[in-house]
Amino acid sequence: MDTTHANLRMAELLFPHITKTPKDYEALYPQRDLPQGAMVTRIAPSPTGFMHFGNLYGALIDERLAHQSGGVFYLRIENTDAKREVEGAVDVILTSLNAFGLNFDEGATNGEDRGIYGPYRQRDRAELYQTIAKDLVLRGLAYPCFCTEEDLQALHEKQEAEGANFGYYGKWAAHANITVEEAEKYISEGKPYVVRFRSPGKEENRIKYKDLAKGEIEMPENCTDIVILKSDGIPTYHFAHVVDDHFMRTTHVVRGEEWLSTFPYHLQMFEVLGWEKPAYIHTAHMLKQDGTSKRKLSERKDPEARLTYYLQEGYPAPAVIEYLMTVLNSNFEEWRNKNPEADLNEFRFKAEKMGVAGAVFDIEKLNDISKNIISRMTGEEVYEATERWAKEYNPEFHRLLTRNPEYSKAILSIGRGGKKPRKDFTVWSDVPHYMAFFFEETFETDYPFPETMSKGDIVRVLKEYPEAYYDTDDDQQTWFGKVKELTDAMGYAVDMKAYKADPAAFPGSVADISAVLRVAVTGRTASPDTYAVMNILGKDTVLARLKKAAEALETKD
RNA sequence: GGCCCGUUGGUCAAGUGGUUAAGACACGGCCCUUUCACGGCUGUAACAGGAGUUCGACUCUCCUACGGGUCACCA
Repeated sequence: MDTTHANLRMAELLFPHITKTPKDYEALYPQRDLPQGAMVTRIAPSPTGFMHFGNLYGALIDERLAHQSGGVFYLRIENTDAKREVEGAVDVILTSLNAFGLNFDEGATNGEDRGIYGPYRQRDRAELYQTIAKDLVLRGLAYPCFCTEEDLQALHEKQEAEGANFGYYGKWAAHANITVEEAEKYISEGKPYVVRFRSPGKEENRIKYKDLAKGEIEMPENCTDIVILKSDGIPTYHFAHVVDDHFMRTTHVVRGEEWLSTFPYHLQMFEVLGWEKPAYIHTAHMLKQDGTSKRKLSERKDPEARLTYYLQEGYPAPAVIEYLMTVLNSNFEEWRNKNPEADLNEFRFKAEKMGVAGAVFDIEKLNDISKNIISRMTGEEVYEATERWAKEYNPEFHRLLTRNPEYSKAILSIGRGGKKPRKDFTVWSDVPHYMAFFFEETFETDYPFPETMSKGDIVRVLKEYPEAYYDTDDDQQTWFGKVKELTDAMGYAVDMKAYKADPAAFPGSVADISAVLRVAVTGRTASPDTYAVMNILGKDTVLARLKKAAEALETKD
């Protein structure tokens, strides 16, 4: 019997239900009709129920590459491992990426898939993978392997004892030359089996490939017969990747550098299948400073590893994206400094500009970026964003915030819009505390008045100010002028320079008098401009608070 | 252990054989200032180690150390 005939029998034995050929799929999934240079990228997460920061990192690269080249960015769900799949996980993927403004042109959705290269969930593509696997068997490039877990374990131990490289290859590949008769017998006995790729490679050969981020990479050629179809007929990642990215016509594969070590499998399969290889971009991992050492961001240990963290804290999505851009493309920051107002998408992202080493996640930097982004927003925009955040993550505050939107907007507009805007907020969850004293429910009355002032003087300020000086018609300058008048009347220093030069000559200064008013009205020593606060609070509230503070002080001890 | 990737200040990083080795964040100081938040000026601080190649190495080569990844019918 010639080998071709044996292959044919083996293929029919393994895949009696497969009637299509690779050609049918080539026709089903046509080459994409895209302009020159357009990139087709994808994000291909596993539906495990949460999104890692690294997912966003990769997704951003994919999205930028595709969209700035006029290409296609699609979503493929890698659910080949049924054990790890979590219900509702696709929703999590969709909403997370949507929250960060990354939009797909094609792929899996909540409902029907979008696009003609689907289905976009790998488990639904079983027939395709099996068709390609059958073709490989036909060509003698794949074979069934009936080794059990124990067999493989034993193999591993033997290899360890002999100091051989681990893996299913060469003389270790027990079933590499299995006959159709043997396979038939095992199958009739109901033995489970996998399908292995018959690697044509030699260990001593070296292969080279140019990674767009890492540059030239040199590695030994693959010689192991890796599993391409698991016993349930579903492919392993390696096979699914090659088949899908070929038929979905992906031009650029962006993935973490953990794939570098299995990269030779993929290259070899593209080679053997006669398919054009995509370009690859292997990205370094984000690290976390842990004491004196660095390690991968960990879902378990690091809250910031999960994408939901940023949503909960209330980072504006563009802040996270811009932070990632500064890590990804070293020239981004420079560009941003020159073009502070420009749309992020005007920046030309280049894979070649990516760093090769893993970057330590720097939340301080993220915070700085976030703070600056928020500082450029109007009060109205801050209100809208805070409202959206609070609705989801702080319902109690949401009620206060939205009780009187105009009032809230006025508060959030303090010190905004000028050349040197206030930078009070890093995240939306900073807003509730900032605004707290504007609501009676959260106004605190501990009254940290200046300790250097006598109770009598403090009470005098609280009583005389509303009686003789407070006028809601005053502008900022007049308002402060009156505070100075009161200061002077009390014998306190009006001129701060004079006071600093000789503090002992005065009981206190205008700073103290201002502090009394501030503490009475806001309940704190630190707040935005007291004049602006009083204006927003309104006359009645201001008077009531001054009175309340005086009473509190008088009844104390 | 094998294979692979990496290593410039505390952090992110520019740099591609000749530089006073940028810039940003963080930190310190000064100034501004009625608090805070800003803003301005300014300071500390780096090429992992060794051997080569070269007139000259942060840049090229090799070795060592350290860090990371991977060696599954997980992705």
